[in-house]
Amino acid sequence: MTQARPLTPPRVPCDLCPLRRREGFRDFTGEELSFVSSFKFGELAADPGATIISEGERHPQLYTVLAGWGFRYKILEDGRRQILNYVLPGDLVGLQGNLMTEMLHSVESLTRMTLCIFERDRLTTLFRHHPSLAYDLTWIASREESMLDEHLLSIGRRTALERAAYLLAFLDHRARVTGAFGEEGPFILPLTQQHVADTLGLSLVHTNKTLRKLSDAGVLRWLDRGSEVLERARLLEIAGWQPTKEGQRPFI
Amino acid sequence: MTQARPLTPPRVPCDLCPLRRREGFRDFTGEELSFVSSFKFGELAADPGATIISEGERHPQLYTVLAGWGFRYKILEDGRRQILNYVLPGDLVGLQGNLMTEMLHSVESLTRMTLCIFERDRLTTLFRHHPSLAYDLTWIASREESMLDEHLLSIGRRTALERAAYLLAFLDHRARVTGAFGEEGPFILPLTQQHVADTLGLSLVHTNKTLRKLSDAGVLRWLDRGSEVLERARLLEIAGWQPTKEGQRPFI
DNA sequence: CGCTTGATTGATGCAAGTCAATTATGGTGG
DNA sequence: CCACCATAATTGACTTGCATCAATCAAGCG
Repeated sequence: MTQARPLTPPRVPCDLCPLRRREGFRDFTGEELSFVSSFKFGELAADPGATIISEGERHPQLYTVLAGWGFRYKILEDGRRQILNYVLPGDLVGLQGNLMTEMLHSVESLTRMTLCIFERDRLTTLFRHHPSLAYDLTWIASREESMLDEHLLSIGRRTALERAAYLLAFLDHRARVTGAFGEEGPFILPLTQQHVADTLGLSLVHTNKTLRKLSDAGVLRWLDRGSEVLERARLLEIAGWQPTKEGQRPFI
Repeated sequence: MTQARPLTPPRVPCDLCPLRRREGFRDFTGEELSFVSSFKFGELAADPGATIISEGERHPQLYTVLAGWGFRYKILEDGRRQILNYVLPGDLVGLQGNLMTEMLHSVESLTRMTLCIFERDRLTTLFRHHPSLAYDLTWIASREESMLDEHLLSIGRRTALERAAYLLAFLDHRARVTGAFGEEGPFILPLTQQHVADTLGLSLVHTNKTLRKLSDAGVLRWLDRGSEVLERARLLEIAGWQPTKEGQRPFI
């Protein structure tokens, strides 16, 4: 378990932020932009498998993912792990759980990640002087909630096959709309089967057999440490799920 | 499935709000109080089993629970139901899911409930002129997230017995700190076993057998449509969970 | 007093867990 | 360039937790 390390100085100014270019993210006003620039504290780079946040610790910082994939998780005392959700570019990390106390979950990177660092202390200023950004923060928290709702429904009430189909469809969809795959692909979800198992609440062996069924049906292809969705429509049908189409979304 | 009905005129002014008296909830400044009073649109009363919010519909209102118990849920096309979380006095209903579009989940009452109605449109004003309340909103959303995180961990990785113990300990704890039991009790969680089953992602029969084990062990007592926790400590031990103690919490 | 809703219990079957190997695959140091 | 290793994926055999089916029991109620 590597540690994440701060990137000094390579610091993209916010008006050149690569996320800002992407469709799907809303534009800032000049005023918002200049505040966010001052809010920005630095950048963080993380190798695959690095711990970004760990449960129980106090984190005076918040992060926005600029590039790469990661996931949030919790573990029980005996080591059973549950992956709660995945974080992709544009997502705010560290808002979940209490706003100012110890973190209630951990975050780990799946691929190489870069994150933008913000200081929690300055949230007060944000709320006081930038209502539109404050609104965005609430919006972002609310969106995370609706994803967790879906996951709960899935783990609680879907069969193993449906769950697996849902997860891959969900991630594939999120990656496409955020541009996490890059321009031209490859469109590969960077997970191991262990991650899938820990997300679905299944054992590794059973996850393997379930994914095999999906592969055999030609709906997806499983690669060394990742998977590629081949037939989006059938995956959605198996899952019994439809992504809700969002317009432009905010990010901080 | 009854419908909830608006209460005309019985309208408690916010400065006399019964929640405000309870420990555990933070005080408002005079200014906050006067804004919230103007924000308040009316009250709603719901009999047990009434639908407060239904998935897919647009709700121009938000609600704060003043009294009573309810739950949020989602259902799959074939009727499988997953209860996502419970709502108790002081909780904000309708913030979860997207802020301004159709509701992504439903809410139903367990007991008789009264709710305070707010208009969503006026959120803009709240964000613009009342940063402290805006902060509270984000705090509330963030707290809901951390509960959902716990639930996910529970459903995904705990055994049936652990899950049941966790749920009852969780609800008992929340009811105590919010004063939902009333002053003197009785300290009874107003659930049927079907609700427990739909929360834990288990079948009704297996839920019954699991609860029986807890009853036989003397940890709780199951009544006609509800349960009473007898041995809090052992329940927590079985669940492998500890409630995080909160100080005063905000509410709108 | 029959009806409905909720709780309970036993019998049986299957989905998913556990155990235990085996087979890629890629990286690394000699 | 090639043994050697670590990580990931795969597979089969066996076990078990939980689901399903099918009754029965208890309590509140018009």
